[in-house]
Amino acid sequence: MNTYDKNDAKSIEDYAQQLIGHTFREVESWDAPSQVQEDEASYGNKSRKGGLGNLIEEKFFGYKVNSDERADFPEAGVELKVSPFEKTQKGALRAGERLVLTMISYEKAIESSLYQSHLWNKCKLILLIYYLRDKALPNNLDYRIHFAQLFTPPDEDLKIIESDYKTIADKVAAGRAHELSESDTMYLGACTKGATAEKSTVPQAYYAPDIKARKRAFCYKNSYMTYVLNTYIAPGKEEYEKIITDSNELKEKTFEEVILSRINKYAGKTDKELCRIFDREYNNNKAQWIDLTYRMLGIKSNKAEEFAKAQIVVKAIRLEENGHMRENSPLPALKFKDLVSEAWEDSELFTYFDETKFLFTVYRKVGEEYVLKGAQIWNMPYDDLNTTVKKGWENIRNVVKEGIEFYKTETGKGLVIKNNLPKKNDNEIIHIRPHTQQTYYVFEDGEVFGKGRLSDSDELPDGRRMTKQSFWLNNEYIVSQLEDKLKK
DNA sequence: GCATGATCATGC
DNA sequence: GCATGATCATGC
Repeated sequence: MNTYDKNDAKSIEDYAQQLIGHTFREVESWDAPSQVQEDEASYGNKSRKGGLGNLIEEKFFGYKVNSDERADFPEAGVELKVSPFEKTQKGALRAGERLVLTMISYEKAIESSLYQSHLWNKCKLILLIYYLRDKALPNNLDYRIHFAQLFTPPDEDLKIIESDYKTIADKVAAGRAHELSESDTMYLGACTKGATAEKSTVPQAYYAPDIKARKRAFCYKNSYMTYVLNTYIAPGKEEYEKIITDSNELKEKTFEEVILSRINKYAGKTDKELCRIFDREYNNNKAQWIDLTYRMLGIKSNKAEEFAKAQIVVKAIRLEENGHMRENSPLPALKFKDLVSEAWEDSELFTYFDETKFLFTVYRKVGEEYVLKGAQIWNMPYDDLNTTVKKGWENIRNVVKEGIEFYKTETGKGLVIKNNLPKKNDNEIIHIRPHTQQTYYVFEDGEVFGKGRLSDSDELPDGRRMTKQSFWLNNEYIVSQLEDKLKK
């Protein structure tokens, strides 16, 4: 085995590439290149987070793990990260986790700019070691390393990361760390640290000693790392379009300001006029209002690179003439068995709102057409998520856990299956509703009900099946979150 | 008028 | 074939 020059990033990368194709178990059996020889039998322990990273540091690079504010290879300025990826059903890669960079300290003043911060040491040059997480394997040590590559965010991303840093630092410095959420920012996030909220909530000693906040760390978001994987590490055929093609645009305005100004420029036009401007068929169905949003942003497809990296979801909000929003807004599908097995902070629903930003484009009906009012970038306030949504989620989960009761009801259109799940009015923010093509149930006695097929249904914890459901955002809640000027 | 269960339409 | 945005039909 070759060795490496700790002063030279390229040499460290070359050395690391010997890992490619090997499992952690194999690496563990190699001779460490230096003094670290003590046996760490727990590297592969699934409950020990970071075990695999420690193995690489100690058994492969031969240095002792530390929690230094400097980079792991200080002379070369390289930070080592060992992280999992997964393959989606379509074969694209997805980061298994956000990339945690360094803790946010509440004990001392926070550096006001990224380039002067200790974070910069940890995020400017990273040696990414990516392994495939195959949950079918019994032991983490059997996971295999696929990539080992240096990574530095490109300039255009650094502009956004710089602005993300400022957003987080400003909130901390204002004594508002307790209101932080990963979805406050685009690529660089402030993620929670620690096993549970109870154990990991501490006073904001420096800026607001009387107010406790979750421990948090700077991270590159999962969505950002997924993009990095598919673009720099293992380029695939995923095709995204950049909204911002000239990064000089970010010198004077933030990303959000650019987005909003591009859309607001068209405020006052109707959906019909916009369809004409962008040469789109005006047909009032399909995803017309979302398509128009992307056209106003200046891209031809509905795949915006920046939105993928920052996990921004476009939602078209249409208000009726009286200001009411007629329909509720669906969220991604729900899996009952996950719902009952996950803790709140690991749940699909929490994670979705904690990490997702929304771009609302708001229209209001006038006569037969909808007039564009403008746009708003929104993420769910921390309190709403952790009180109201959490409560709604728990109530739904409890019914699913205990076994949903179904009632066949005869209606004018034939039999309909009613249930005892919480209803829309039981929670101010979310509710649960069917969301698929057709109805499909399988009851306890094996009876099948509905015009759909198996794939229209989802298995309940007790083995029965129910028509696929989604969480939905209550229309009134969305309206309540809109800026006044967009509602008038 | 609106909640609820059901379903349509399209693009990937 | 499925996920997701959009919408419908009934009954209270």
